[in-house]
Amino acid sequence: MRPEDLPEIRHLHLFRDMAQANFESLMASSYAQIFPQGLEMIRQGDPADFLHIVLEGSVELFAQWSGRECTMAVLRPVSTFILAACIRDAPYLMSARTLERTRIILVPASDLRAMFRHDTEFAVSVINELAACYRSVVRNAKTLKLRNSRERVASYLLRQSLLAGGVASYILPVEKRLLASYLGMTPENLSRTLRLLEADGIKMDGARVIITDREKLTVLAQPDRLIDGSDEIAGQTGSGLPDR
Amino acid sequence: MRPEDLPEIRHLHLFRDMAQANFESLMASSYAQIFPQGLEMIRQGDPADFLHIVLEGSVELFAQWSGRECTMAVLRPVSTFILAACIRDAPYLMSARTLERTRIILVPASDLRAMFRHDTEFAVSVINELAACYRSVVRNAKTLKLRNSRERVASYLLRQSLLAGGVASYILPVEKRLLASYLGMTPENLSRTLRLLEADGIKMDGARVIITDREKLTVLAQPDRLIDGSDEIAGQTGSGLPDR
DNA sequence: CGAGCGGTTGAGGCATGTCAAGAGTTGTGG
DNA sequence: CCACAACTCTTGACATGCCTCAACCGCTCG
Repeated sequence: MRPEDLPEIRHLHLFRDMAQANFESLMASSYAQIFPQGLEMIRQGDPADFLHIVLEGSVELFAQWSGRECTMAVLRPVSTFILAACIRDAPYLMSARTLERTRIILVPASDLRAMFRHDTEFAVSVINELAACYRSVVRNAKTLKLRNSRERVASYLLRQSLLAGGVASYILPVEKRLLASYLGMTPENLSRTLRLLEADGIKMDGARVIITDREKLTVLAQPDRLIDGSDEIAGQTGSGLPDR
Repeated sequence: MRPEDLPEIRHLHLFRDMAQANFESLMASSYAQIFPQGLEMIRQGDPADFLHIVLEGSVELFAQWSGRECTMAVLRPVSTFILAACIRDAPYLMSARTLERTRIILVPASDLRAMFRHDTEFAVSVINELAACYRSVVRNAKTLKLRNSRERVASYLLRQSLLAGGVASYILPVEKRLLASYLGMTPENLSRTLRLLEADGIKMDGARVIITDREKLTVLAQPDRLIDGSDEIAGQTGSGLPDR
């Protein structure tokens, strides 16, 4: 691990409040690893041995069943993932692959579990992190069950604009095929939906999104803080597709 | 609160390992309440003031958006709910209503938050509980995205049979209209699907499920421990529709 | 006994997935 | 530097899954 990585990791809510000595001890048993693009670094069902921290690059979390596959999240620096599996010492529920060349810090799960018994501030941080993750997935489940695909796309596009500071135009942070899978639809259907949304205040130009009528889009998307909100803290990931 | 309630609560994983004095202190500031059937005790968006514990009866967690509504979970004794909102001191993401006359213990969220800073064993319990809840919702999201409605129904029916000890016949633990919403479909569609499943090893008789050909049903449902499993511990809820 | 509700069934329609083909882009190796 | 392969994205045609609306049955409960 590079010395310059430590401040970045330390800055994460998860590690921000623990004692310095404990942080150093945890990092001492961790190590960095660089994965090439497209590598499946975690396979669902495998035992969870390490907490992962993305320092550079990006990672897709996805799930498989019966030959089908869907994207569950995309993670960007600096963020952690599969915390829950490490804590429960249970098999991963999702697989992970790199979307580009990616640098990861691996923190041994056993050290992690020992540490929150030892450092109360760290335990509190873990609690807060898990609670935020839980709420994030609940929001995700709500959007899947309560909105149809057109509404999901509209909310997503609007939300991204707001995350970028309310800009009228921005580049999609992920490939459309991945976005489609994240939103629970096929690439073909996303493509068609994006075209149809031109009647609702959206114009696409390749990967660029142009909001031509924010009011109209808002009427369709009906953004709701209980679905599209982000519990503040989680804003530390600049990812396009949250919920770890 | 009745004195005989305490052992039941104490038996929950969440409260099992904390110091006796701390448990008593937490319970001292809590109180019991009885709600009639059909009462909306929690409205999504309201601030989370109390951790809820179901002692008798049953509770539906549901979500609303834009005039639509869906069931997220049904809870039965003895189990807790909306822990995450309490911890984050954030608004509820889901509403809750009683399905029958129900007795609830209310634990002040502020006391809860103070307690896990004070009692490490309790903090560890909270961590484990949250991690289990997180994984439960992830499983739920997976089944929604990876399986079609017929497969979701088949998995559900098979899973309930296994939870009941592999019995060939059992009574549905919830109304069909509720089950439909939980599984992300309309009541009409569930009704039709149940009929069609007679070709796949299921026979319905009112609310009774009869598995006529377990092998055939299993082929269709393709049960998967990474979706249909339950992280062991969570088995403490006898509910038909888990994930808090 | 009648109202209300859950459940079922049918008809019809919309939303979404599937299959296929082609344009554009990217990356690679000769 | 070019040619080719592989891949994403788009579009069209078609199939089907699922929802909506409506009617009806049976049960429960006032």
